[in-house]
Amino acid sequence: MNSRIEKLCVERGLKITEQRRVICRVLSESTDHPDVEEIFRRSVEQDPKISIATVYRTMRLLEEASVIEKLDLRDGRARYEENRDEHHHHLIDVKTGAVIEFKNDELERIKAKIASELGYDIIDDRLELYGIKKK
Amino acid sequence: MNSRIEKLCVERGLKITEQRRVICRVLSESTDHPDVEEIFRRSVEQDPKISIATVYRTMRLLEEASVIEKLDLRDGRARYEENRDEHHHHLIDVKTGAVIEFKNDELERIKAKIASELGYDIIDDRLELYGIKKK
DNA sequence: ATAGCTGCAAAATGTTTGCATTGCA
DNA sequence: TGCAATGCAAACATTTTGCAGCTAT
Repeated sequence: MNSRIEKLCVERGLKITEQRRVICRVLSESTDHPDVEEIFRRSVEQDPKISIATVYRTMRLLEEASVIEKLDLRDGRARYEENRDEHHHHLIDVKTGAVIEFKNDELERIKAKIASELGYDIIDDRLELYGIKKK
Repeated sequence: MNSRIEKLCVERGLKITEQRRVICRVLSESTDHPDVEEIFRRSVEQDPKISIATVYRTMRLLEEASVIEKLDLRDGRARYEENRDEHHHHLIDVKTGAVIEFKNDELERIKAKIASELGYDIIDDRLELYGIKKK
């Protein structure tokens, strides 16, 4: 009954309310990268008394607890995904808006090398590729 | 008298007004990554009758003409820099907010390879590293 | 019991736009 | 001269917040 993300919240000592339970379930069941409006819509389907302010507050809470990640896909609003273990990036099909996830060890290595040469340790990073399908 | 960016505008057939001349000069003289509010502030110093709506409109115009680039440094507002020839990325010092630019040929090669393997041609891409100084 | 969460509505933030006027080419 | 650019203020979209009441622990 408890969603994957709800379990993470419990592990991290976050108080579980009915609203948070629903939002966690919505996020656990999402395989796309929904924005707050969409998360709110999906949550209301399960519990009509949730307000969008609570969704905003919960997203911040979950992000601070590293349970989810905030994305910027250059469409003017924040999008979210579950914070999985393997670090990955996004390729956005600019014609269709489709988002393709990828990861690449060589890329990870070169990023670390670049930062190191500049005298830094990386604590976070984002890469987005915007592309069109090859003919 | 004509700034570097103003010359680019003329080359690309954009109409030059007094306001655009000032904004182009401000951008040409900037070595940081100012947001609209800051560009507006610097412009007003040179010409107190510029409005912020004109700054917003001019930034869009210049971006569409590929004269400048819009950045997202995750602080909630758009930042801008001159669109120089060499593609580069940014390392943000999360302690100080300092922005360090870098470029790396191997990185470019890997990005192209990744996109190609996914069946895409890259038309744009962004990479930001967030780091803290090594001890 | 009570510290903290929620809903609501208002406010804040960043950006865009309608319209009357002004100004480049 | 005429079409496009400007200034102003209002509108917009997204996100945050103050407050009174509610709820999990």
